[in-house]
Amino acid sequence: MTNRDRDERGRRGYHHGNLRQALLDAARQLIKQQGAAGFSLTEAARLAGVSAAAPYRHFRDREALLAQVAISGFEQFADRLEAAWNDGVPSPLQAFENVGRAYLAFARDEPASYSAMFEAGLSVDDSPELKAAADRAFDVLRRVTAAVAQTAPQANLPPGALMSLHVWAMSHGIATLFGDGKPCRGKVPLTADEILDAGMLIYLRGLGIIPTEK
Amino acid sequence: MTNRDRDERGRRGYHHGNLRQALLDAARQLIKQQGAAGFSLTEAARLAGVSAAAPYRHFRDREALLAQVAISGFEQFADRLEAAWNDGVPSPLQAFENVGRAYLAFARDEPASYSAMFEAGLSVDDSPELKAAADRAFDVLRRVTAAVAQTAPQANLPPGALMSLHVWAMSHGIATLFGDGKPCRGKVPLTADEILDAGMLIYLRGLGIIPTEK
DNA sequence: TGTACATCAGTGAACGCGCGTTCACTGATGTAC
DNA sequence: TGTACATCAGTGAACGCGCGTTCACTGATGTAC
Repeated sequence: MTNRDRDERGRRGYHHGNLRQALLDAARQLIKQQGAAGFSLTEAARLAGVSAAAPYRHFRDREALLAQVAISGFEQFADRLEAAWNDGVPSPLQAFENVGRAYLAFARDEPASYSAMFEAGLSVDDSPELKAAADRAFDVLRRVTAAVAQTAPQANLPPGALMSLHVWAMSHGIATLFGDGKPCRGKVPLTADEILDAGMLIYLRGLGIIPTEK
Repeated sequence: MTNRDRDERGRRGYHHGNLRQALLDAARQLIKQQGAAGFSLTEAARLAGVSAAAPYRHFRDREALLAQVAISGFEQFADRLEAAWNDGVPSPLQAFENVGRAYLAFARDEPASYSAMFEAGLSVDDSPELKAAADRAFDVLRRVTAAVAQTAPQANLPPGALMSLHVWAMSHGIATLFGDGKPCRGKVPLTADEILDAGMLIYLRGLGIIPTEK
């Protein structure tokens, strides 16, 4: 049986053929619309065109599906940050700016993943895979900030990881407060990108990494 | 009938006497434990010792109660920031640091309010009172940052409100990522206060508001 | 001070709903021979 | 190539549950006279 035989939902008769992925997609769509807490397994199954019991062939329970959305979210997140960094090409500072934009773009393009990653209340202790994926994403940020710091060897550098915490916190804060569709978006006549760029510029000046123009 | 006649729940027989407040308290307790999305009106009523129908004498529906938690949260938040600022005494910079600590302290001490304010998905457009309360809190931040900026009149100052957006975003990011009981708390050997203090120090240096020591 | 009465703030039963999950089942698939 | 059979991945009915909300009600309160 080939793909030509699939129906309009992508199913191949009695067997779906790709239900696991279809459920993850459905979950993302629902989380985007209703938030991580409002997502239900039953509705995801309905959206994928199968019975409410079918998901249990692929996920232990509701939380396991949610965790998988977070895990693949962290993986994609790490990939996109890594790609934006591009090994510091053309310059660490330019690449760093690209990473910031990639951070906000991910939160904008994949709000469901972002929500599952940071707002669903999943604990990293519950799943080693979740922990590994989250650690990898954070490691990208740490390597990026370390490389940027190295461009000004004798500047006022803060202890190792601290700089990456600041970058992460400000990016996260801007994404959740001022991102598209967020509550405070309307109050502010600037895009999230603009706010982050300006903030990082000031922050890097404060570290002596880029010169204070005057 | 005097207060002496109240029973162990604070009730005065058939009439509760202070149900509105008791429901708000119950809601905060539940939100703290289960998140804003997990809170139920029925459970709040149970916790307050009344029937599931009783809350409807005081709140239009579940969302109205949640909105009230957010509103009084914003009011208390604004009060605490204002008190920490203390009109810039003893010095704007010292007072600014106190405001930062007050921000994180509020998120730590009143996680339920903070959650209702920023994570419950309530729209400011749904309630003029909510909008007013949120605006007032943000106004405090704006006045504080403006006063701090004025201590270095000719520094590289960003346009008006931008600085307050940065301060807000970093505070919010740190509170939600690294605050007590938050997912990433375990990863980091620093307190939220320490991270924010260091971040603001660097940021203010970047603005030329405090000198770069070397 | 005492009484009639309007109003307030509760009760408890009931409604329909959607959820997570289990279970025995069955149709489809693929492999061994 | 054909057939028997194990396994896989679905079904659909059922379960118990808690929820938000409505409704007619009633006990308690407070006010007018």
